[in-house]
Amino acid sequence: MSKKKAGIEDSSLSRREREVMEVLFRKENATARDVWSALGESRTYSTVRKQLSILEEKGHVTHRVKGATFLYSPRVEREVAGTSALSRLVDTFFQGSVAGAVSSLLGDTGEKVSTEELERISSMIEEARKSREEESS
Amino acid sequence: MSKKKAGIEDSSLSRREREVMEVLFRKENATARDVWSALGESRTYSTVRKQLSILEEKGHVTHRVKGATFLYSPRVEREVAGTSALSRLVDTFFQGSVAGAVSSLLGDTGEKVSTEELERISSMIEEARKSREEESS
DNA sequence: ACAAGGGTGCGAAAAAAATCGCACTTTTTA
DNA sequence: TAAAAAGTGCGATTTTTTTCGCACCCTTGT
Repeated sequence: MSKKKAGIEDSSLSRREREVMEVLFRKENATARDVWSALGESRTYSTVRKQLSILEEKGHVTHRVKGATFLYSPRVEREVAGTSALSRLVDTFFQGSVAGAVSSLLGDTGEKVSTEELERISSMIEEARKSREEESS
Repeated sequence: MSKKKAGIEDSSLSRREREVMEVLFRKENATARDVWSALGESRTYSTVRKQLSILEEKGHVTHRVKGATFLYSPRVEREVAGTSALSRLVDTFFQGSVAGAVSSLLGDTGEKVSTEELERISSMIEEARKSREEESS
């Protein structure tokens, strides 16, 4: 039913680790200090640093050196992780029904999306329907 | 070294707790034994039970008595929880772009959904566009 | 050159989570 | 109707997580 990709939704992450990963995915790239700020500066900067290094040890994160500081980033691309998390979520909460998920995303009257987004989505659907037809011919 | 910070509202779930909740959301309703089986019978049945009672203590779960056994279920409706999780996910991985999420859900050529689902989605979109027009007139 | 201000690594303590086992109470069932 | 099967509650222990403080190492500005 679903693929098993390592992502943020992976049940192997602890609570705090997830929080950190989330920040990393949102920013794509961040220093320990960035993450620290993003997390509202609860805990200590030191703590966040430790967390990042543990995350790296576990293989969820990498870093490159920029000047004298580490620039962390998720090991898995956001798009990939997102797709994986999304499909898992659809399975869990919408019994695998993409339509159900989309419905929730749009809101009953589509009020949850801008007109522009609505247009984009609409053309995606049309596109999909089109290739569907072609295939069956 | 330590932080007091009354952890009254600890809305985030721990790893195991999440696993249990997931099962509960998938099944809507389940006995401790059901959850235990669903989790692959790793840990002990006893452990799972403990987890359920903690989850209940924390307010994430309720139970009703059916015969002599407890029937657990999430405190929040699946639909609601799903919608909430979904929007958070969209923010994190798709920068809030619903279109981006939908795109991922459909796959590049919509190959991820059945024809039937595609139709359903299509009409939802049309419906949304329609009410959009009406409103602006 | 050399304080200052930032960074990094790491050990260890505190807190939270996860696991079990045991005692005891229903239900079942042979 | 008594043993077996299945439940429940909870104390206690083991693991993991989480949090920090410290020592030490680079840059940078003066």
